[in-house]
Amino acid sequence: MSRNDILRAAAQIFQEKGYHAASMQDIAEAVELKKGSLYHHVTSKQEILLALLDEALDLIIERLQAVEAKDLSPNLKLRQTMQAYLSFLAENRSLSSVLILEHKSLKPEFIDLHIPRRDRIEQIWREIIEEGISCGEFQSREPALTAKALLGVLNWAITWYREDGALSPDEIADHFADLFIQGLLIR
Amino acid sequence: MSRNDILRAAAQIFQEKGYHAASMQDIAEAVELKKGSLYHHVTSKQEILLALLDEALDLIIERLQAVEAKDLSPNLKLRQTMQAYLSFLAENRSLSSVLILEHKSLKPEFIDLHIPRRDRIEQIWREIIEEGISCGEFQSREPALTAKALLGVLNWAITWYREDGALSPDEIADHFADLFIQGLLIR
DNA sequence: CTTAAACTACCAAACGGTTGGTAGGGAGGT
DNA sequence: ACCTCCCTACCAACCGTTTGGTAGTTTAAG
Repeated sequence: MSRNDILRAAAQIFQEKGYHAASMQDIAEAVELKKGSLYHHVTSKQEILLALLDEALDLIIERLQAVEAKDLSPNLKLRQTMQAYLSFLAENRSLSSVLILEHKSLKPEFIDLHIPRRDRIEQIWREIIEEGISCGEFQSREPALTAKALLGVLNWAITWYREDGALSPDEIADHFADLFIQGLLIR
Repeated sequence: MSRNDILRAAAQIFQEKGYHAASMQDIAEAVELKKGSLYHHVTSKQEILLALLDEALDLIIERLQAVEAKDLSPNLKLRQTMQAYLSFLAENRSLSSVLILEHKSLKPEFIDLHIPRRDRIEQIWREIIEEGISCGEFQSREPALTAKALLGVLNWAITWYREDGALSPDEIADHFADLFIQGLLIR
């Protein structure tokens, strides 16, 4: 039994029940330990949450920056970033759910450590859009708002995506990319 | 003190802390009662949640259908529906937050009462898009997915919208409508 | 013999929920 | 005017359970 096993189990339980509805007892049972034994590996429930949030942020920012660094047309870069983001959510469901839905459960004293790095994600989306604008390929009067729209569509997917659905994450991302790039209007 | 006062207070506390982190004690203090007295007006915490979800659904479906019934071009109908939805979120923040973020806390025995009516909302968006397609005004290979995209953008707004922000709900909805209808690409 | 990791047993606090009771204000009869 | 009855609204006290967390002990491997 390792600390990592506990974090993995916690992520899944936080995803299923939400942070506050999940008990240390639940987590202990999932890793086949007694509740008290958890505290040998972990100092508190809050620490588990913070560790999960940090891990999720690290992984996701790394993936986004990998795409951002490529030399692609704005159109393609946006598309590939959306694919990278969505496939991350699909491959790391529970971790992503915690990042997206449970970060509000961080106690105030930990929040300030987390929010700035969280904002970095939104910033990356904004940069991609602004790059597209300055290339003369995109139009948007409020890139910050457009970034929020992108994040909304993708983050919301965590609430409805099923592994056994008809479409793969890449196909879903492609459809969303078409939608954002071309719009609904027939041209 | 009325049952409605209790529901209003509960909605606000559920919004701030989430359902499971909120205690009946919290709610009682907000309406200046003792915890036990709440049970004179309400039978359980779950019942409060269910009542809030039902109320929110009623109000929001009513608003959406009012716009849907109008005789508008697909373009305008989509835009006005987005405005109606977003302005509802802004005018009923706590109620909307509960509807969007806390419905997972409904116990299984209540869920079946709620989910079907919840799906009605998604259906309305899909109808609007499909109407636009059959009019030859919109294009979309997966209207169901497009509906989820719309819902995602709008629902996600509940997580970042601030009353003192630079843009009004109508302006935000307008920007989102432009984005969905015209796309990012310069034409 | 040491050490990490697991266990048992426990704690104070908080939880959702229930109970029995009471203050106070009408309503209605006389 | 007075008394009785009932009802709404509220409260203090408590129930059993669960919570996050701690302390001390045993186990097992190196």
